[in-house]
Amino acid sequence: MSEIDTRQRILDAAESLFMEHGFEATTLRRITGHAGVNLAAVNYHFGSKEALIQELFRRRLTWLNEQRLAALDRLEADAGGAPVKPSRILEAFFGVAVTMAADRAGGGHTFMRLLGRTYTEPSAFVRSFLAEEYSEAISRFKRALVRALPGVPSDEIFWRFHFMLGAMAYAISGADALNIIAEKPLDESDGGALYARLMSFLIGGLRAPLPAGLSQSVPTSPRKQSQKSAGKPRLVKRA
Amino acid sequence: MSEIDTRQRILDAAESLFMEHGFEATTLRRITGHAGVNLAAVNYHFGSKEALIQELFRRRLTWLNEQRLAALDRLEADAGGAPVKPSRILEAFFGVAVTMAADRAGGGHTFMRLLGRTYTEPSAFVRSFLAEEYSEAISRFKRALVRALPGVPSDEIFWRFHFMLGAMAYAISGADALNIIAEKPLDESDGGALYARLMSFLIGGLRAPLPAGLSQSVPTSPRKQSQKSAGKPRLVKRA
DNA sequence: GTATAATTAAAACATTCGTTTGAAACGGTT
DNA sequence: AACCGTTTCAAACGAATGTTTTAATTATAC
Repeated sequence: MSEIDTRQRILDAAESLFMEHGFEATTLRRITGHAGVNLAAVNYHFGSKEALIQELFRRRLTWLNEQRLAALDRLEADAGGAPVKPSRILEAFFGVAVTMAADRAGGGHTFMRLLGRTYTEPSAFVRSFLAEEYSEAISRFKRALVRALPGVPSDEIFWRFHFMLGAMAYAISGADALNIIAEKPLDESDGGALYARLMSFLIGGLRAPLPAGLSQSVPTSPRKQSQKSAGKPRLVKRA
Repeated sequence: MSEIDTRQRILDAAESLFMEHGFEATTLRRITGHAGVNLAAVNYHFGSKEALIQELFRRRLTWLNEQRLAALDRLEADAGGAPVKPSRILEAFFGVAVTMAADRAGGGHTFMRLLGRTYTEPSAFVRSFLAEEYSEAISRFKRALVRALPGVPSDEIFWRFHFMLGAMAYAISGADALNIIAEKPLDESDGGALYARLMSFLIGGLRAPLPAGLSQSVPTSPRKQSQKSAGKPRLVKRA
């Protein structure tokens, strides 16, 4: 087995196992077992589990954000100095992601679900890695949106961009979590339909009227939980 | 130290540590150390780490969804048979959540961030637990939305509800993940402002025009990553 | 005050993890 | 064929984890 094959098989196996069970719960033994390679191969080819994770994201994320920036470049070139339509900007950013998420055979689907979940990943090194990988694309798209929406405060645009990212991430990665909740599972087989649905939702949200009184307060004040373990001490069975 | 105190201190410590480092990376030793109790206390009072996690969610989630349902009950009673305004329904569902998230002193803020991240938690037992805890509230709010939006296909409503949940979860829990990305950190100190911003975004998305052609396809086809490790095998330093 | 149950405490348990080791197998070059 | 760097392999390492055990301590009831 050639070196590149081994690397690839490890990455592919890790991708789907991380997606299924998370980073910590996925052991190197399961990864290498699933990939059909020796346990030591991970440390040999990547150096550590952490480095494996980074390489796993790098190999897809770099491409993804390059596509996004290229699409934005094309839009701005076509517009010739004039601001680009907001819906076009969103299509460039989210369309590429949904496209990748629709690619089930090549693993893009798995990766995008993993990525969506990783946005809220607590571990520091993943977060800082994502931050670096995303910084250029995010800032350029923000700038484009600010230009495209004169009159809208840029803070508001940032927040809405934040909301949109969340909606997309959940649409892709949280699908089965919420399918359990839903009595009738949502059909996510048609990537095109998801794209159309998400896009009109996002554009609706982006173009929503600005909140009237920004200092308007939240309905009522919250209470701490009501400890219910009434009297009876919760006994744990012993052997 | 009374039993109830020990339980409470464990739960509180676990909540903030789980939020900070995730479930797997948070050890019982850190939890009990942070709570100032003995290591064995967790297994004595809760039975297992898994059961601790479930109790942690139960104590807040039950109250949260009761509040949501009570708010919906009031709305429907006030409407007297007529459909409730969609924006009102959203306020009932998301307002309670944002309210809880604004409660920093009582731990509601920490919990809501943890909850948001947990929607995409891979581990099976957490998912099935959440599903059960949410099922009533979700189905009742869905029904209310379907009534409130005649003419809109219920599938579309379900999807948008899904999107909205994602936007809210990220607004609350993914905040610092995206703050790293953002060059200027978003100010989330004002819970009321967040609420107003989120609400107008959500209502805008919910009321957006329906996607024109639902079978419309995604822009271009995706490519697998471009393996960049040109020739040079990546050597790992050995001792 | 004494008996009885509930809780805390310290120590050890078995397992599992990521990583390292040193030798064997492989591939290409001369 | 003999060499040499690369890759694979089985085995082991030390550390850390959730859990259990047994004894000491505290609270509660009679």
